[in-house]
Amino acid sequence: MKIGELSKKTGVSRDTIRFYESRGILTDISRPFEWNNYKNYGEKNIKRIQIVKYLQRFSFTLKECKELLDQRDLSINQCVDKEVAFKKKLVRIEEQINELQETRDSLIELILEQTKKKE
Amino acid sequence: MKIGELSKKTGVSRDTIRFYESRGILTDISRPFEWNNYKNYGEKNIKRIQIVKYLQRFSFTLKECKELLDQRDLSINQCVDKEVAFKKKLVRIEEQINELQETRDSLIELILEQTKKKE
DNA sequence: ATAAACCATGGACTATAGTCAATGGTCAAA
DNA sequence: TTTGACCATTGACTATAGTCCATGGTTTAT
Repeated sequence: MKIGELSKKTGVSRDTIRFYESRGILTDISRPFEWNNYKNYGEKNIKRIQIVKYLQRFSFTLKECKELLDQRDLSINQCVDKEVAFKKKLVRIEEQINELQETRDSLIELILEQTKKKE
Repeated sequence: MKIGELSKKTGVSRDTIRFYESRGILTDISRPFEWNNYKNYGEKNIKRIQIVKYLQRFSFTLKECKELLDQRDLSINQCVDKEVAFKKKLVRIEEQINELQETRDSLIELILEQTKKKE
């Protein structure tokens, strides 16, 4: 599959695919022809890109996506690793929520003080 | 006041002060000497930097800090402008909290499914 | 035969808030 | 006088996730 086809099948731009490639996200890429340097992207990359898009919805970074894909490739303890990663991400997100809530609360106090001053 | 003194009085590094300067955050800067090109930072900059550090606690960006400082310099409707800015920031933070909470909820569901599969 | 569409590579650019290093000049104290 | 501390400027670098451009080669359709 050439890059254009992979792009169409995943809805991800060529540039992004090349970027993912540079990040080690993709696999099974060859240059099968001697007369040009066009690459061939294996079928598996459709799934890999779909997984990335799925994980990104939960704010996984590309680096983390790569790690999960790498573990998937080894296919040992997949479930355990995935769960650990998900739970770690959950903790991080909850921390972020707490930080933002604290900021929000101080900001609300600030606004209340401001309003009082005006009276 | 030379940059080193301003740095000591605010606890902000020279580099950061120069960075703020490049962002238009500082005011009242001159080069009073003919025999060198040392700059003189006016006293007001201590306060300005303190304001920036204060606003940053509420996740105001430097650009927003500059805008608030600019309004402060004009000293017209200061209170109103400040309140508007604070309320806008509050809305943005609440949006971020909501987004993160939605992500968290989907992630929790994902983990629950994962756990079910293992059983 | 030629234009359009495709492909590869490299590098620059986006935003944020700085930090760090290199270079060259200046000032103060011993 | 010379060393260390200070000053100014410039440019590169950090992280993230791409996007866009230029250049040059290839393929496909008309």
